[in-house]
Amino acid sequence: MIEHGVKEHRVPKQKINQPLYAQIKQDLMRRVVSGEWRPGDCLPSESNIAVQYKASLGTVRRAIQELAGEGLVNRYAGRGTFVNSHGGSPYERFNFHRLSSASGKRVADEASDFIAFESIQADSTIATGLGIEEGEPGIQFLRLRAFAEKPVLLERIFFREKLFPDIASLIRKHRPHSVYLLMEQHFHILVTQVHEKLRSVAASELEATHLKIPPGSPVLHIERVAVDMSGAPVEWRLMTAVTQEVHYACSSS
Amino acid sequence: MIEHGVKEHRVPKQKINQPLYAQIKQDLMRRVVSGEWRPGDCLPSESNIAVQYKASLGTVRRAIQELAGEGLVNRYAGRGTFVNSHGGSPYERFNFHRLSSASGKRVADEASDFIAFESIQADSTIATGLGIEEGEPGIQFLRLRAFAEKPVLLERIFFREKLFPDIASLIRKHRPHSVYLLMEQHFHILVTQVHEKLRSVAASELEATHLKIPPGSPVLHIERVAVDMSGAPVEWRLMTAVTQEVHYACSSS
DNA sequence: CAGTGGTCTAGACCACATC
DNA sequence: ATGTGGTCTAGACCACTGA
Repeated sequence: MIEHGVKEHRVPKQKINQPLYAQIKQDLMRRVVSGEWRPGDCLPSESNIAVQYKASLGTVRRAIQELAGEGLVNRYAGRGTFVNSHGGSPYERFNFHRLSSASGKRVADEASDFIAFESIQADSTIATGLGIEEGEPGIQFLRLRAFAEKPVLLERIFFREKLFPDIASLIRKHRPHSVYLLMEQHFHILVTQVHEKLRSVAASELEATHLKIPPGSPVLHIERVAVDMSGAPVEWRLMTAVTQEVHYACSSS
Repeated sequence: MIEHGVKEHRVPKQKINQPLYAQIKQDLMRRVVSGEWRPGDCLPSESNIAVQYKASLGTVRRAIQELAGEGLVNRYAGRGTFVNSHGGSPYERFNFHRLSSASGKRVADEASDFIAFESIQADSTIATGLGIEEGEPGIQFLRLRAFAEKPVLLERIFFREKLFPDIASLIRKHRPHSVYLLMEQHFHILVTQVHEKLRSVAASELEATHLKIPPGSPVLHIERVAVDMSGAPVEWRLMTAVTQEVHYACSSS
């Protein structure tokens, strides 16, 4: 049993005329962002939260259900409501990797290797993607992922120095399998959304070398901007994939 | 005011142990598919439906809310609940086209042109995608879409003869801008979901010719399986895109 | 004005997980 | 046995629409 103080929570100054469930949802979000509950933590029970906000169970349920629908929390009957995370078991964590083989094996589950680090300044593409000034200092990593013992994915990842000071040494030290888990644990930044733009282009010399393909071969460019729970863009990366054995999958309704 | 007979509706044979709201949702879907309410029509009010199924308002609300969440219907306070349509206003119709320019203009809004028709049999790729027997007879269309007066998208679309008899003459006659609208209006089949697999490949001779690019240029292959509201795959298509001016956009959370 | 969906409440019973 | 979320009910009041 997890203990929760039952302090009163008033919904703070906010857009008025918002329905109560939306205000509660916003405030719960705020409390997650503030670190009151960390990724992986269990939230208080519905009834507890209902008491905190002096609202009915149904109203609180709706607020939490919407958070669950947006992937911010996971709910389990009999156990509780948990803040989503990039750690955790495969079935209860964020998953933004859409590259997989025909048989369904995901590229992200395979071995990865950081192969280069470099201090650079944001070029116009990166600056536009992140909504920052061109020339802002940052660090760029190259990472290579293999599948079926062949290199299939080269990633060029850019972090703002301002948001992630000294991330280079952290990565050197931990060689993290998941960059977003590292952000979560060391910088209290929870990536909840990614926006990707895909193009088919001819492989550059650099890409061709790392991916062991002829220069000029068609490769898939996936330009990603990762966004944290407050909606701020926090990471830019360009992925270059060889789509012989694997493909990018996307469903919409 | 729209008249609705208040016949009793029992939830038909179905997966048992499903919650009541899910069963009602399924049955409402079935009734939409059956043509009882056509795209653009107004559904009976919540209270009317609650009486039909002998369920409470809240339960019926949830069923309808979920249908609305999936885009099958649109709800308006004070007016009613309406069956969605691919022919509705741009803001309230399904949109599965993820190709757009940097400025946000969508390729699907531009001119399209059917350029070839052919009776063929499903090859292994198509058969696998649609879950049918290899060799099943069907019709294949080629369509070309332009953007900024340059050809950017070639589509090869396969219909099963069995599901869409004589669709060739319909397309010849209407030259529809939206194939899914035609399915809806002439076959009572509503596409609610598409699954896409993306690869970067070298353009074939045929693709190069139509897209006015050198053979072997990198192009984006988008293999799509469209699924109707009952979950059955109803269309297979392969889109070939030149991603110079446009890109494929995908967000996930 | 009557009818619609949108919000909110207060209760009930259940299946499930954990101790 | 206790507490969790999941379902379901039966009401209330509101804002909005359209005739």
